[in-house]
Amino acid sequence: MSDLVTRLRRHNWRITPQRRVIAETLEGSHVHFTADEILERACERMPELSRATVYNTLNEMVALGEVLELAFDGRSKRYDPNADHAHHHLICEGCGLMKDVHAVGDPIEWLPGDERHGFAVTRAAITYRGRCPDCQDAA
Amino acid sequence: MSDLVTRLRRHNWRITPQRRVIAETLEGSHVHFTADEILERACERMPELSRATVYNTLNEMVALGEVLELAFDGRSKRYDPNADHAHHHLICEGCGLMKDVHAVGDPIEWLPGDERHGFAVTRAAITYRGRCPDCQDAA
DNA sequence: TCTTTGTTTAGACATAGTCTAAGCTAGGAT
DNA sequence: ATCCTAGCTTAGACTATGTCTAAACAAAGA
Ligand SMILES: [Mn+2]
Ligand SMILES: [Mn+2]
Ligand SMILES: [Zn+2]
Ligand SMILES: [Zn+2]
Repeated sequence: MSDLVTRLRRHNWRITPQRRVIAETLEGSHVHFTADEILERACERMPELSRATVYNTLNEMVALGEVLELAFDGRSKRYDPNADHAHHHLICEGCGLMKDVHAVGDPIEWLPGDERHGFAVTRAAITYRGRCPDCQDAA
Repeated sequence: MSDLVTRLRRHNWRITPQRRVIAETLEGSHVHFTADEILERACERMPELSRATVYNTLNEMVALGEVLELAFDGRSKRYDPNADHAHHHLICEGCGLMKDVHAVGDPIEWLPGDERHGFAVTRAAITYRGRCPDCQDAA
């Protein structure tokens, strides 16, 4: 797994101290933080970091294609550093736990031509929902 | 006459004038309005209708399982009366046009057991993205 | 050094949605 | 019919999330 800072550097994008802290906060597997969670964690290392810079930086990383912006619940967006590794998501309806998952095959192939309404279809994302092991026990 | 109103009545749910206007505003295929769009359209027939009632009513219809709440873009939620016909969505990245689509097979079957992280997986929704005929021409 | 360009910041602003408290309405009991 | 009660509707306050602005700041290049 190539780290996010390394991938960002390839875009001639200035890695300022603020941007580095934000990018490093986003490292890892199954990481899907909200902007506020990122701000809170990044502020542990750089307390003067501003909310505007977190939003600016996240939006730029999304525009560069190195971070995915996820909007599943209509509350706050979540940011996923795993943009170089196509995957889908599995979400617990009890506690919100979110996991990266990989389905077999390409969902675009499961959409027949007569269901495409003339669109040029380029991407497909699957959202799986269910209950995680902890929430099954609690049920 | 009104399919959604008929379905709602089965839940012993009082169909007030306000609720009827909101439900009838939601009738149709490929209907995915925001709460504000529903308020605006419903107010054409009942000008004194309040924003709070629109939100209350939509949330109750979602809780009854007769309307789907969609959150694709992190902006406003959209409401889909087509809850009795399982389907997925195809969204134009140019103009936001959204169509109901039907894929072949069940996406849950395409998620291997070793990708389920111990979850009991109950639902799967596919979001297809591309460009609609108009936006392909405009490109 | 000076200049230019891009970055960061606080706070104002915008939007979407929820909550509260009061008034209203419908239906059941008397 | 009148009263009572539970539920419904309403305006507006409030919260949460995110964007915008203008000024200060920082870095690279001449
Ligand atoms: Mn992910
Ligand atoms: Mn739909
Ligand atoms: Zn859970
Ligand atoms: Zn389009």
